[in-house]
Amino acid sequence: MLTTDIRPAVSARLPQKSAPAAKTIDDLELPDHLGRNVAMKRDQTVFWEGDPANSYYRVVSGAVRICKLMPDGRRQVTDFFTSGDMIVLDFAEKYGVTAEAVTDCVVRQYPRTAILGLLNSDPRLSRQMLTLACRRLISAQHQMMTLGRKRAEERLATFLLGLAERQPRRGARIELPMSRADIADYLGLTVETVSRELTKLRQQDVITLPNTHSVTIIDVEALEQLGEGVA
Amino acid sequence: MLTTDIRPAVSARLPQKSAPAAKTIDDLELPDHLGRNVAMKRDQTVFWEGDPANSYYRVVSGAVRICKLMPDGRRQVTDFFTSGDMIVLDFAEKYGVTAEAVTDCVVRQYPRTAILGLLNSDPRLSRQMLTLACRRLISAQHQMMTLGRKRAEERLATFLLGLAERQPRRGARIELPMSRADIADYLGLTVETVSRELTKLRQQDVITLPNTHSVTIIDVEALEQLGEGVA
DNA sequence: CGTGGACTTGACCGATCTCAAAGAAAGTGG
DNA sequence: CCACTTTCTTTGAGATCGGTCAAGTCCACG
Repeated sequence: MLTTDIRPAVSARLPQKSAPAAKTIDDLELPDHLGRNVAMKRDQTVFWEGDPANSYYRVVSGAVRICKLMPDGRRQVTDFFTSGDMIVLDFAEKYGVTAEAVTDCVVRQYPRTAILGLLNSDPRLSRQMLTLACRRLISAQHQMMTLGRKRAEERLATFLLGLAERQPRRGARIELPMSRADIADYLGLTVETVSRELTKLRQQDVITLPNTHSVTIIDVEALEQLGEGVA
Repeated sequence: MLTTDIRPAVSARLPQKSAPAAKTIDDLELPDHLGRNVAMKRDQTVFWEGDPANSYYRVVSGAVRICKLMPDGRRQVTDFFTSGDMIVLDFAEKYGVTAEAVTDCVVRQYPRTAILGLLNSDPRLSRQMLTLACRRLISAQHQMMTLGRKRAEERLATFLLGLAERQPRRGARIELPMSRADIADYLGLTVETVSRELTKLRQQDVITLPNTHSVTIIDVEALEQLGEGVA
């Protein structure tokens, strides 16, 4: 990690081998008065692909999904953001992706002009955001591997491990704020396949499904072997 | 585009609708004396995933592929870089991906310490690299859509259009420096499928294949409709 | 409670993969 | 420079994983 890296304590606690970049920039100097909180209802759109990029957002509570759409309705979810995560994706004039509320949530909205001003006045901010953007790039490469080369079962294993790594404690119940359709569109599968593979993992005693929106991991090793393709 | 954006003339020349971020940072202030040229033979590794990230690279001539590997040998090529492209992917201590020469090529190598020093001393550099990294992020989202939701034929169409956009002139012959295996690993397909789909596009008079490593696009509209999923 | 959307499960289908082999291109050594 | 070898590419036939279509089932919410 670089000297200007953020939240080193948290990062150090994460498993080393596939360290999933923390997405927050909590320590970033974004003066509080620049932003304002906006409450979003479930499925409400934060911004649309193609709209002028007038604001930048950080998730305060709840979860937000980033997605792209094809004319015929096919959807690819490219990322999920939760509390603390800054939605740093683009500094072009227009949003390149769409952001939607997965659950009722609150986002903090910063005017583009304020962020750009800050970037010019505070060199550290550019540097920190560069680090953040590069982490996202690495995590995007992971996701490309998942989408391009892993089988359905492996994609689910990878997905669940990714969620587990963001959790405070191992073995804890993982909450899935998103629907099966969201998971399917994130993993390049259908809802039916997601459902079937979760059932299969449950039957193999790798996970339990206390309810539709919770998972507990019983056999981390099994999941890791699946996720890494160690057949 | 931002005011500090680079090569506006070139960017403006590109088609607007799916403007593929230029990857070069030719105007970036990377003092020439900091780097040294290194010649690479075909398939030689520029750097390995997991190695200490001691250097950063820009492609001087030839082509470089970025890839990730799974323990059982499955490979995902996440990007191709050609002359002028800076390999900005990561500012972590270790490389998160592997870079290999697609063809015999020359890369310019910059010591990590020099780049980091420059980032601290020149705020503009961080800002420009942030813009660059964000462009790469957007292009990564495109690729995730391709890998997660497009059918084989559509992936090929998207790939060929992407190459065409980097070419100087429409209608010109496109050179494919990479093998069918590279293309397959980039698109999440097998070599056989790549070969079959290229043949199909040729039979439909959408493209011609003057030789194995060249393509000419005859019917751009057909290719665009395929690539965008306008069935 | 009752209702509608979300989730699961089953049967079948088809796009892509696997395996196999022939043909073309590129590298190698005499 | 040519003959040989090796690798890459194309094409074919059959297998398979995940998708599609179609019911059921389960909750969440009114």
